[in-house]
Amino acid sequence: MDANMLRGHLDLILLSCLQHEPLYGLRIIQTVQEQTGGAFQFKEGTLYPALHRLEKQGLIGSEFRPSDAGGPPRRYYTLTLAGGRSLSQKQSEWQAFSRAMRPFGGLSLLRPA
Amino acid sequence: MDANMLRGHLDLILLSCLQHEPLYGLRIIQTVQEQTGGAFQFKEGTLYPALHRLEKQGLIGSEFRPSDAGGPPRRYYTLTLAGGRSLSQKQSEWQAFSRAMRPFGGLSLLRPA
DNA sequence: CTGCTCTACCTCGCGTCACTATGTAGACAG
DNA sequence: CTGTCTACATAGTGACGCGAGGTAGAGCAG
Repeated sequence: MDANMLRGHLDLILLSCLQHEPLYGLRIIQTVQEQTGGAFQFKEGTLYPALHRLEKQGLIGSEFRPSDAGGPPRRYYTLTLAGGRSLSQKQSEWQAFSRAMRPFGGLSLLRPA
Repeated sequence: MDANMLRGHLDLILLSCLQHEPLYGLRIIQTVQEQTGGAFQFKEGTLYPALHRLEKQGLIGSEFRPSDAGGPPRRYYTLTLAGGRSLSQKQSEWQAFSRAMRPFGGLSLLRPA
C-alpha cells in the first residue's frame, strides 16, 4: 500500500501512539507496524522529521536517556497537554474526513448509522 | 477541514465521480461538495491539474463540446476501461488504508467485524 | 585495545501534488 | 462595446513523506 496517502495523517498516528506511554523512535515504528498488521511501515526518514516537527510545535516532549535494556541510549517521546488536545482534534478531523470519503470508497451498502 | 489530508486520495474521488456519467470540471466540484455535505470543496487549481494527470494516464477521456444549456463550451470527462479498473484498485487501497487507520482514529469501541 | 556488528538517531535531497493567484475566452445582457 | 458570468487553464509555491547515507555508542570476539 501507500503512495503518499499518509500525507496529513502521520501526525495523528504518532500522537495516538504516545497516548498511553512514552516511546522512542524505532519502537514507534514497530508499534505502528504491529497495530496495522504490517500495512504501515514507515522508515526513519519519515519518522524523525515528523517527531521533530511535533516537538517544535510543543505537542510532544522528549527525554534522551540511557537504555534500561542494553544498547545505545534512546530518546523517549511523551505526549504533552497541548498534544493531547491536538490528538482529540485530529481524531475528529479524521472521522470527518473518513465520513466524507464514504461516497467514493465503495462499500456503499454498509454503515447504516 | 482539510490541510493536505486529501493528498493521494483525490484521484479516487474524481474517478468515482465519473463512474456513472460524464461530467465537466466545475460540475465535478459541485457534485463532490454536495455528496460530502460541504466537507470537500476543491478549487480549480486543484481540479484541473488532477484531471489532466488522469487523462495523461489514460484513466479518463475528454470531449470538448458546446454546452447544451447555454454558456461557454465544456470539457466532459468520461471514465475509460483502464480508469474503471484503476478505480476498483484505488477503492481497495482506500479500504485498506482506512482499516489500518482504525487504531488511531478514536472510536475504538466500534466496528466489530 | 581492535575490529565487527547491532541498535538508534539524524539529515540531505528529491519528487509529488494540492493550493493560491492570475489569466484567457466564449456566451449573453444592457 | 462593455460588463459579467461561466468554464477552463497554468505558473509558482510550499509542505512533507521517502530513499539513501551518515554518526555514535553498546556489546562481543579475538
